[in-house]
Parts: sequence; C-alpha cells; structure tokens
Amino acid sequence: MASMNEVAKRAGVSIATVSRVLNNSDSVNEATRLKILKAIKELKYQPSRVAKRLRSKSVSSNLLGVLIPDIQNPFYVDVLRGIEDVAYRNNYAIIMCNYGQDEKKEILYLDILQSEAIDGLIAAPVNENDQRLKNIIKGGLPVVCVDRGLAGIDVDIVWVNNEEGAYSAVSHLVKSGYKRIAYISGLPSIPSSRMRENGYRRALENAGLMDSGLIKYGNSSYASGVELCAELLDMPNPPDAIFTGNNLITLGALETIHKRKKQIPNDVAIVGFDDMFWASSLNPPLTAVRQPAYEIGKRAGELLIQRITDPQRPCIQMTLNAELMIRSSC
Amino acid sequence: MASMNEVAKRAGVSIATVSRVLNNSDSVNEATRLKILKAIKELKYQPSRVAKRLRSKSVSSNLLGVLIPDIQNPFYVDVLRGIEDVAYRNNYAIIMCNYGQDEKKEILYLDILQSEAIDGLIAAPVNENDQRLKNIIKGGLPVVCVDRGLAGIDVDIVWVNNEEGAYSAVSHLVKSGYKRIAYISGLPSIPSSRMRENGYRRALENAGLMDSGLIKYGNSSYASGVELCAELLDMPNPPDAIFTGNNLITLGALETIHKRKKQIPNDVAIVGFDDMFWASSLNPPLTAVRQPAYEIGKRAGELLIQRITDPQRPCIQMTLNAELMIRSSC
DNA sequence: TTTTTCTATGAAAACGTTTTCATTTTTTCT
DNA sequence: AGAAAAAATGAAAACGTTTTCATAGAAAAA
Repeated sequence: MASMNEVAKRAGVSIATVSRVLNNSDSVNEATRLKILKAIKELKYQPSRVAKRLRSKSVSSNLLGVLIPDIQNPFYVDVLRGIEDVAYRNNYAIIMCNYGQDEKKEILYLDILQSEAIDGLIAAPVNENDQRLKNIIKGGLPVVCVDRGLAGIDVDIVWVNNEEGAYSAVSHLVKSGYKRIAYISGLPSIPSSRMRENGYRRALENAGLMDSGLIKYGNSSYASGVELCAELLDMPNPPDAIFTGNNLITLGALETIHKRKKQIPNDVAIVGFDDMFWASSLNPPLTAVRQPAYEIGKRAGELLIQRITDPQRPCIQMTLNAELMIRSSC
Repeated sequence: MASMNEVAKRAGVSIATVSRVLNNSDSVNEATRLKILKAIKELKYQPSRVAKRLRSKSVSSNLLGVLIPDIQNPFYVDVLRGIEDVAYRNNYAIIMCNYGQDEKKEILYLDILQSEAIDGLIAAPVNENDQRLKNIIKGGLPVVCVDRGLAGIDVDIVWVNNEEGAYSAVSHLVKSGYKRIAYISGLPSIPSSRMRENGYRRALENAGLMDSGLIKYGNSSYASGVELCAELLDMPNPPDAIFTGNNLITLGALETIHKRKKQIPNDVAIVGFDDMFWASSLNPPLTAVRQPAYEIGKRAGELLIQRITDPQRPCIQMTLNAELMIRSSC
C-alpha cells in the first residue's frame, strides 16, 4: 500500500500539502492540487485510517462500536442492520461486539473498543447499572443506548415503550377471554424484561386475573423458552395463554408446545414480544408485539453521528411505538 | 487513557522496557518488572491497539474483517457467531461488513478493511470472479472464504457440498412422488446458487422429470421468494413441489403459499436449502437442507488464525456435510 | 516604492507503540 | 584476574497521518 510519503515524492511536494488536498483543509495552488491528485490516482493511494486515528483525536477516524447481547436474536440483527446502513452512508466502519449477556465478556469488549479508539458506541448494556459503560460515557465517548437504558446518567437512548407494548398484548389476551395468562420473562436484570412484566401485571391486575405463580423467569434464551414453557404446561393447572418476553423465548415456547402436540390457540394461546418477518409463516401465524427494530438501529446511528459532531447536544430519549400485530395465535 | 509513556515515567524506566514486559519479549529484571506491573495497574493502563497496529505489520494487531452479503440471512448470522466465538477467544476484534450483495459496497468495504490494516479477512465474495478480493489475497492478506469460492486462485475455503445437498433434497421429493418440482434459485452469479441448481438438475434428470420451465431465478432475497413463488403458483400447470435456494427464499415462498391458502404439502410441497432453528415451529414443520453454519464460521475463524500465524501453510478446502432434515413440508 | 496582507508551501512535532542498536552492568568462563 | 558472554536497559527510529509554525513569494494597500 502506497503511503502519503510516496504520493508526496511523486508529486514533488511535501506530505503536508498532500494532506491538505486530501482534506481540502487549506488553500493549495490548483496546479499542485492536480499534480497530487494525479499521483494519488497513479499510486492507487488509500489513506491509512489507522494512522489517521492515532494522530488525531479531534478528527473523526470513522470507526464505531456496536455492543449487543445476542446476535442470534433477530431483533438485534435488525437493529444492527439499521446501524450499519447509516454507518456505511457516513463512511463509518463498525466493530461488532456480541457479548452474549456475559458481563465479563462485555467488559472485555468495552476495553477493546476503547483501545481501538472508536469515535462512538451504540450499546445495549448488560444491565442498567453497568459501571464500566457509565465510566466510559463520563470519559466523554459519544454513546447511544438501544433497547436498554442506564440508571443515574444522562445518555441518548432509543427504545420502545415496553410497558405499554406488553400491556396491549396482555390486554388483548384478556379481551379474548383467557383467564390464566402466564409470562415467560427474560433475565430480570435486564430493564426491558421488568418493563414488560410491569405491563403484564398492569393488564392482569386491571382484569383481576393476576397470579404470580404464572410468571417464570429465565435467561432470555431460546432454551429458556423451551424449558419454562414445559414447566408451565406441566403445572397441575396450566395456563391457557402465554405471553413470552422476547423473540427467542417465543420460538422456544412454540417448540415445546408443538412437541407436546398441543393446539394453538385452543389448548394454549401465545403472544410474543418481538415480531419476526416470517411470523405469518409460523404455526399458527403468530400474534406479536412488533418493535421497529431496524428503525431503532437507524435512529441510534443517526443520534450517534450527531453526537460525534456535536458533543454538547442535550441527550435525547427516543421512544418509538410498539405495535401489536394480531394474527392467529390467540 | 494512560499511555506507555506515563507508565514508564511512573515506574522510572524507559518505554522500551515497558514494552518488553508487556510482550514479555526480552529479558527484564524481576524487580523492574514488578515496578512496571504496579504502575500499569495503578494507572489502569491499556495499550493502544491503534498504535500497535500502525507500528508493526509483523506483530498481530488483533483485528479481523468479516465481509458478508446479507446479515438478515440467518445462515450468515450463524456463520458470524462461529467466527466471533473463535475471534473473541483469540483476542481479536471484528469489523463487520454487510455488503448486501452490492458489488460497489463490497469494494468500498474492502478498501476500508485494507485501510484499517486488518490482520485477516473472512469473506463470502460477491461472485467467484471478484477481482478486488483476488488482488487483496495476492497482496498477501490472509483470507478465508466461506460459502462461496473464488475462481483461479488458491485460497482457504469452508463450505458445504451444495450440489450434493440439493441433490439429496430434490431426490427426496422425487421419492415422495412429486412430479413437477420447481426450483427458486438465488442470484445465478453466486456460485452456490448454481451448485444447488446442478444438484437439482441431476436429481430430476435421473428421474426423467427435468423441466427447465420450472426454474425461476431471483436475487436471493425474501422478496424474490415471495414473488417467484407467486409466479410458479400462477402457472397454468403449477408445480406440485418447490425447492427453494436459500433461507430467505424459503420464508418468502411460505408467505406466498399461506397467503393463497394453499395447503402444504397437499397442494404444494416445499423443501428449502438452509435449516433454521425454529424450522419445526413453521407451518408445517419445514423439511430443509441443514448447513452447519455455526461450524462453518468457527472453522473459518480457526483457519484464518492459523494462516495469520503461518502464512505459508498450504490452502485448505474444507467441505462440511449438508444434512437433509426431514420434517413434514413434503 | 514600501508596507501589509494573503497565498502557498515545507519542516517538524505529535499520536503510542515496537524494535534495533548501543551501552552498561553483571555473570561466567579460562 | 582478565576476558568473554549474558543480562538489563535506554535512545532513537519507524509506522502514516494531522497540524502548528515558519517562511517565501505574490498580491494588495499605502
């Protein structure tokens, strides 16, 4: 790879001038500009983003970090797509960090990201007390949270109204006549799990149907959906409907229900948090709370780039709408 | 962030010595080693991966590129997971590049990756003649291909036997008595699309059932599955079974079939290339050719790290097994 | 014409490492 | 004891940029 030095030599100028035309930061004579451009083309010169990043904290080095708990969850894949679209449009590359809801791994990734001198970070933190991330934010790195907030610190965030989304889903079950409505929760340490539980509780308490014995807490995984759904179905008095706390839990629960040859919604109804684009091809077509995942990612990306260019901008909490997609699983 | 200089000062040594204990590359007195370690701890010093990368081409700077055509395709998500697992275990960070099967975007990402001075690259190239990628390989960057090969150049690759996988799937349809078996292909410029078509043809020719009018070519997307399946169903003499070229096409085709209230497999059977972990919860449980996607990623990651440490190692073509998962969609 | 202001450019420092080379001190060998 | 070898360390260059500072010449103002 040709370096700036070689370009400078070939054009018969100093690297300073080359840098100037590259960033057209300063006045340079048109003739020399052309010479330099020519040399650049001839040498197929590509500036080193690494050197640029090392040299100047001030100027953007065009690297973003994305820290997510579970790439296997289609929700985060869509968020990532949204981020990637805006990143690419702005010539940012993305370091993707999938920490698997493992706090140790999250910390290590945060260290790596700092060490890589990223310009900004989009993160769904392991929980709302994530001290390491808070410190990083205090340290001045532009950060936007997605899906999960951070307690006691001002930070940009893009998410949906989880409580409201859960409330509408469970209310819909209530209206449909279900009486024993269970909730398979994700990790309670994750704020969204608790917000969704709150919505679930509110709906059931309004209807006088609340029964804490019908709440199962898991670790947000597919496997947890499989197992906890089995536990529910094994109860002496099993639920007649299940509200699942996320995508993967939903698919796990479906797996169990089908394995047991139960009919949906006759034997047991199900509505999930998180829609999937193939939800209408599931058996049966799944009723689900749709989060605008792609848009969450896109908005987060936009906010981040804004913050990078203007670190003083006041923080924004952007709450998008969650929408109940009614199909035939309840 | 503390730099090596500050550590050196606090420990009362030169940066050279600090570097030496960090990489324990050279003999250093135990007492000074301890002093330095203490200073590092006190300052919470983290070496800059950027500076490291800039300085030494020779030593690994622990950054990998992953270039994939479509992050929305669950197959690539699993491949990515596999890569990420081994990358993380080896302290590599990953720059994720999702080029959306867009050649321009792929080239731009390749430029960026070079400019970021990555240590190695795992790529599913846009097609087998990808000149830019070939040049990069010739330039000496360690590269491993996944899922898609490269013509006329020796390169590590991990994939499955697409021809064989397709053959077994279509043979199964034949054995089940279907006579008019269609194929919805992905982009023909992608080698795997053609390999799968070859397997499809071989199975049908063996059975004397080949009819080129039953092949539809699309762009590998969900939307293409939706549309081309509709075209097939609209034929005066529609197929009684459909073999779909990938994950997304399968889901798109299912969507169309359901929208038209056709019964699977009575009205039309379907078997897809690419399994999904929720395939048994689809309507009906989907028969599909399973690629060991996670393992493909994992193996590719391992091969890449091997190649980074030993660039001379002869190239390996690793062909994993594709397995037909028989469920009830045919 | 003389002074002042621009315009155009280069030299050199800085970013944070690794690595080579040189030097001093210590150890080991005759 | 003297020579040779080994151990421990530092100075400085290098990686490829950006950016500050200085300066020469040209244009504009006096």
